[in-house]
Amino acid sequence: MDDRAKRIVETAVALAERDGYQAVRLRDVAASAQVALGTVYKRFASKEEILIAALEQESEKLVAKIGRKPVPGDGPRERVHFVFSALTKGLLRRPNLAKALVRSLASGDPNITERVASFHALITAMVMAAIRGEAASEQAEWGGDVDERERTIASILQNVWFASFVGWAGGLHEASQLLLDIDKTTELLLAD
Amino acid sequence: MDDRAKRIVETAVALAERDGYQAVRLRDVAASAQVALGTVYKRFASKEEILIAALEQESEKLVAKIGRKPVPGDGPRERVHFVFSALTKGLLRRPNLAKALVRSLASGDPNITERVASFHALITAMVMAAIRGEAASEQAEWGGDVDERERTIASILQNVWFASFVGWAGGLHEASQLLLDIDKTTELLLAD
DNA sequence: GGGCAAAATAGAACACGTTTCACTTCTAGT
DNA sequence: ACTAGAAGTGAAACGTGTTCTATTTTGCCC
Repeated sequence: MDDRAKRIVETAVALAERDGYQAVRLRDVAASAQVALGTVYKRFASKEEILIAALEQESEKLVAKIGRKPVPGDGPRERVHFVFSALTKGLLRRPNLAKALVRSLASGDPNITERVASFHALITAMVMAAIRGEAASEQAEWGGDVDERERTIASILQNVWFASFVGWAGGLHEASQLLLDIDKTTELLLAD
Repeated sequence: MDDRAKRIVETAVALAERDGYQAVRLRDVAASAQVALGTVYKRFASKEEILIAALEQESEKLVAKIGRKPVPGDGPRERVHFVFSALTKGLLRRPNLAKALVRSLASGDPNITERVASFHALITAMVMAAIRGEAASEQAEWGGDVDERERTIASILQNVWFASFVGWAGGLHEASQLLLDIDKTTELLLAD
C-alpha cells in the first residue's frame, strides 16, 4: 500500500471513529488525506473497499497484540473466552469505527468477498489456536492435520460471535451480550 | 397496512426478486405502485423500512406454511433440520430477494432495530418449538416455563444460521453450506 | 534539460436516497 | 352541499457515492 493509500485509509478510520459510517464522506476523506477524489478511486473501487482495508489494518494490529504468544488460560473455555474478550475489547474501544467495519463485513458487496472470507478465516484460526492452547501465528506451521471437530467448533464460535457482533452494531443488545453469547456456547461445546 | 402501502411493498418485492437490492429504486417503486414518491415516504421512513416490511410479510408466509403443525421428525436434530431446511428453501427460492432482505437485516439501521429483533425472536421461537416437537404457534400459550438450556441452544442455532445466511449473501459459500453449518451445530448440541 | 507516459488534480456530471414545497384531491363532520 | 384539514401529487432540490474529462504535475529515460 503506497503512501497515499495509507493516508486515505487512516483518514477513513479517523472519520469513522469520530462519527461512524456515514461520516466517512469520500470528498472529506480525499480532502483530509490531501488527495483528489479521483485518486481515492484509483486506489479503492468503493467506500466499502476502503473500510475493508481499514478492517484488515485493524485486525493486523489485534493479531499482533494477541496472536503472538500462546493464548493464556487453563482450559479451552478460558482460552476461548480470553481470545474473544481481547478481540471484542480491542474493537469496541472505538465503537463507531467497529460499527462501520461490521457494516462493511456484512454488506454483501461481491467485490470484497475474498477479504471478508479472510477475516472470518483469521478469527476461526485464532479460536482454533485458543482451543489447543497454541499461538495463532503457529497456524502456518501446521501440516494438514487439523482436527475436524475442533475446526467445526471454532467455526461455530466464529459464527456466533459474528452474528452477535452484527446484533450489537444494529442496537439489538449491549456489547456485554457478545461475551455472554460466546461463553454460553463454549459451555455447551467445550470441556472446561 | 393500507392499500398503497401494500402496493409499495409488493412492488419492492417484485423488483428485488428480479434484480436485487439496487434494483429497488424508490422512483421506480413509486411509479410501479402508482403512487407519488412523497407518498412512499409518508408510509415508510426509508428504503430499509420497506424491505423490512417485505421481510415481515415473507416470514409471515413462511410461518403460515411451517409453523402451524407440530414440526415433523423423530428427534430434535431431525426436527431442527426440517425447520431450517424449510426456512432456507423458502427464502432461497428467490435468491435476489433473499439477499436484499438479509442486507436490510444486517444493515445496522437503528430505525429498524425492533423489527430485526422480532425476526430473530421468531426464528428462535420456531427452533425451540422444533426441539420440543411442538408447533411454533403454540409459543404464545407457554407460561414462563421455558427451559433455559433449550433457549440457549435455539439462540445459538439462530445465530449460526444468520451468520451463514449473511455469508451466503456475500458470496462466501453456496446455499448448501447453510444446512451443513446447522447440521454440524446440532450434532454437537442436541441428542439425536 | 527535453520529452513522454503515468499519475494526480480540479471540477463537472450522474444516479439515487431523501427532503421539501406548492398545489390538488379526498374525506369527515356539520 | 360546504369546508377544513388530511392525504396525495408532481416536481424540484439536496447530499453523497461514483464516474468522467480536461489539464497539470511527476518521475524517468535519453
